[in-house]
Amino acid sequence: MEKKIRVRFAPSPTGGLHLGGVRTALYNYLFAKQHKGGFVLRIEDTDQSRFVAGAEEYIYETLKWCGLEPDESPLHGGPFGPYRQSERKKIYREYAERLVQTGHAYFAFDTPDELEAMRSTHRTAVNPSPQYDHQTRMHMRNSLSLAIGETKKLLEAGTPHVIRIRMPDNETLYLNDMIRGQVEFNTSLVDDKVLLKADNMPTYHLAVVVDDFLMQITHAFRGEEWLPSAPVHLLLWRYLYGEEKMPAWAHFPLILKPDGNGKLSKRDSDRLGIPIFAMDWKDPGSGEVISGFREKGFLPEAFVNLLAVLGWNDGTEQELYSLPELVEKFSIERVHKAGAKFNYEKAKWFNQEWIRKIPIEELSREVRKIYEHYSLQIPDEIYLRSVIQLIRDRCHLLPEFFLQGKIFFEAPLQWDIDAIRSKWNAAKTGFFKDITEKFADIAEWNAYNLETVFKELAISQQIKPGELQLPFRIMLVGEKSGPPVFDIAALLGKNETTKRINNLLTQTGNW
RNA sequence: GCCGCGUUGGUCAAGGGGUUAAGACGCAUCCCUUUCACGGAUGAAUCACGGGUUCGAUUCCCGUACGCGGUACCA
Repeated sequence: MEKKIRVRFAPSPTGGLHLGGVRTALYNYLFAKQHKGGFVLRIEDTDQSRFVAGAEEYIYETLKWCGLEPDESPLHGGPFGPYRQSERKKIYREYAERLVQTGHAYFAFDTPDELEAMRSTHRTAVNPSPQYDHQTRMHMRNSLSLAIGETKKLLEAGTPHVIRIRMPDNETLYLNDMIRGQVEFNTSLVDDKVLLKADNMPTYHLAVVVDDFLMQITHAFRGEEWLPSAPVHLLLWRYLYGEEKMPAWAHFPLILKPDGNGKLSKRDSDRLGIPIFAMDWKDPGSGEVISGFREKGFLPEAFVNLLAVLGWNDGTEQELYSLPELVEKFSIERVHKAGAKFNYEKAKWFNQEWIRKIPIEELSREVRKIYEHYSLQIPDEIYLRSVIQLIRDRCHLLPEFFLQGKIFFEAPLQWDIDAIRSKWNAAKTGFFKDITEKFADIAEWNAYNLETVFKELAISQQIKPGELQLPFRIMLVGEKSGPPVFDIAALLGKNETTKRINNLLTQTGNW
């Protein structure tokens, strides 16, 4: 029987989850689902001092909004729990000590000051960041440089210490990456990374390996920023469980800021006024809010879609994919190697497409929420849907349904008089007085009949119909833009249309 | 500095020894519409550079440049 595919997403709850993180979750989810495997959410709270309250729930909500609900998670449990690294603390020390016993790791007693002293004395123009490695470790205070008795004494005295991996000297390691192929590393160039911290918490390096093993993870996918530490993970697998048990790796490209270069970061959100999180994130400490796509008026379908194709495509011209379609068509081999700049204009285009694509019932639910938020009185669902149908093609973002649709629920309170004043005359006043009477006689109130009656009257009064359309629009909407004016009147109904004409007519004397 | 990963229009990108080098976003012009959008049409704009290999490189190889990432008791 084939081994069941299990993919894990392991974010750290240090505040929010930006685009790159959500995309990693998405790709993980897609791969898991297309292989009928499990999608596991594990929380990397290996550094509790950086843990931000509410961040874990936020991550879960984000996944849920995107439709990427995990099969196992800290909130819902699962057969391999606990799924929070801080709750697995006991497990790690044992593995770290096993590594010490087999000679692949060692105790290090250096204080932060001593570490800093080492770095500053070795720092040169040629080597700006000296490492704790095969060249320096024998000059430090650790179980390799100290006499056995001395180490034992320090340990028994409860001296604070960490456990570091002992990187082998000058060995070439080959890592097979599903999207990059074989990547080569020389072990001499990698430092002796801390595996277990003085507070007994593991670092990410130890935690991923141990948890991936214990949770039977078969595929380990993460951002490209992890590639340089991959040799540490590879070695840990070799020493602890055997390389043949190691999951398959893939390192996803970074999502870059829209302008300039570099990794997209929280700062870019403020600086450029664009969302970079799925949902608004309010930092409980600073109170700072980072804006999210949901609150900006994006549909989750659009958000997932735009994220999926930022770094992947299926080789066809298709750009619009639903989540089930992505599960079907996604392939990790076609994920790009190079980072992609995020483009907000294109993101909005995706949303516009999805606003046109989703069923009216779903769209109506979203729009209703917005209208209720602005206390718009919605007479009935049929009317709501008619309004949506009329304006959906012109909306990129959900809040535009309010801007463009509110006049169907509330008469305009002010009018763009400047647009019509200069060309206004008594003949036009006369026309609009007459048109209300003509409208009264229309049996079937629809855009076509309205337009016919309107134009016939205009011609009989020797006014160009075109000159009357703008004033008519101003009466109905208050401004120059919007859907075709007769469609608006048709939807508004006879009474409301007549009322709005009269509203403005009573004002013409004041111009 | 060192190590790793990258590099096709402004952006996302297809392609992968011989192509008029797709498509999308954005931009421009025109059409539709006496509004604004939507839609349609057209257009400007790309293989980082230098060497190889080859009859022929955007495509393969090697350099260089540039960018990014890493170089923490952060993830």
